[in-house]
Amino acid sequence: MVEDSTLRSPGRRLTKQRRLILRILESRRDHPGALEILEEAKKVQPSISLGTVYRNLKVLAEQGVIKEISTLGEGSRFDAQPVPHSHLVCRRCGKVIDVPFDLSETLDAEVSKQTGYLSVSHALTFYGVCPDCATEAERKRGWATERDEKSEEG
Amino acid sequence: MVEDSTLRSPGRRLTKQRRLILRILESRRDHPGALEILEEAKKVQPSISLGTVYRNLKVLAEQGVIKEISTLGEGSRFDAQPVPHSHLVCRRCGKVIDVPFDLSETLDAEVSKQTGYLSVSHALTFYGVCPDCATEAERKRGWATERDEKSEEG
DNA sequence: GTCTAAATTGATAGAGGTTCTCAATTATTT
DNA sequence: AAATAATTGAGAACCTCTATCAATTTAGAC
Repeated sequence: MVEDSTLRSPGRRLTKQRRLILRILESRRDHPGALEILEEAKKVQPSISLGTVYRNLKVLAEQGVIKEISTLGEGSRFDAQPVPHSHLVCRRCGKVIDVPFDLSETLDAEVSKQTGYLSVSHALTFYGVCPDCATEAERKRGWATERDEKSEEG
Repeated sequence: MVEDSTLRSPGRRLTKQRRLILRILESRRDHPGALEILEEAKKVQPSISLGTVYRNLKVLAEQGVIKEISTLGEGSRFDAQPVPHSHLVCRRCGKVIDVPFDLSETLDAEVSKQTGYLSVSHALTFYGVCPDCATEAERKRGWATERDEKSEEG
């Protein structure tokens, strides 16, 4: 659990909304999106708005206490787990699961040094089709192609 | 250059628009977005539409001949270079440059085996602030913070 | 504790990127 | 050449996310 002191920096004020959003994220392992976070936050503070959720996710990511995960088209998911790891995103439903493997963070400094880019971080993301989204034909073949589901409809 | 035969598969027809879009992408090393591709495509075929560009980029990515790069908020960029490598994306302007380093593709099969996900691929993406976007203060410090530019405005 | 300045909130409008719809066209199969 | 189905072009629609702004709340000074 990230301490309040970590969340307070010059020009930044720690509101109960921001702390709530972080706590929700810390308590979950399912990488929720902004809407799901909003839903859970409303159980505690019904007046909270979507804009506040987005703004705070952005601030928390800037502070480095959470990570944004790109799903390539389903809206970002977020992760507040402290142990570095990578993600496996379903190409069809956007679901995200953890992969217990990541690159050394010293690589970020190395890339920064070689390119002149500042504040370098990285994301190692795998993309695939999850068992729930794969069709029978795809499972049999062990390979997902795009239009199998269409031919199975009829 | 990817051969036409590679682009023809059951239930798929190779149009001149699709080939054009791929050729444009193959000829460039600057990771254009859909709009930039549209712009260049119009020089050859002025009637081509944005929807066609998006549809074909999606198909080509499904066929595995191009890669979609997530910029986390600036719209996807695309890459048709054959040699595996990773990307460094500027958090402020979305510009993408190559990083000549990537993971072994055997890792994809490994992840697939362990998780049951099909068609697993991966993206190793670095995020940072490019020299053009970094402020003087950030460059001096060697570290980009979020609101330095604000305090420099006045 | 009270006061002040500035960050943040909630509500909602707006922007940007991407997808959908559908009639017309075009690539492939027979 | 004809039939079949994928693809196109045009534009509306969609969805995620950001901007705006008055009202509120936090952090620091007194």
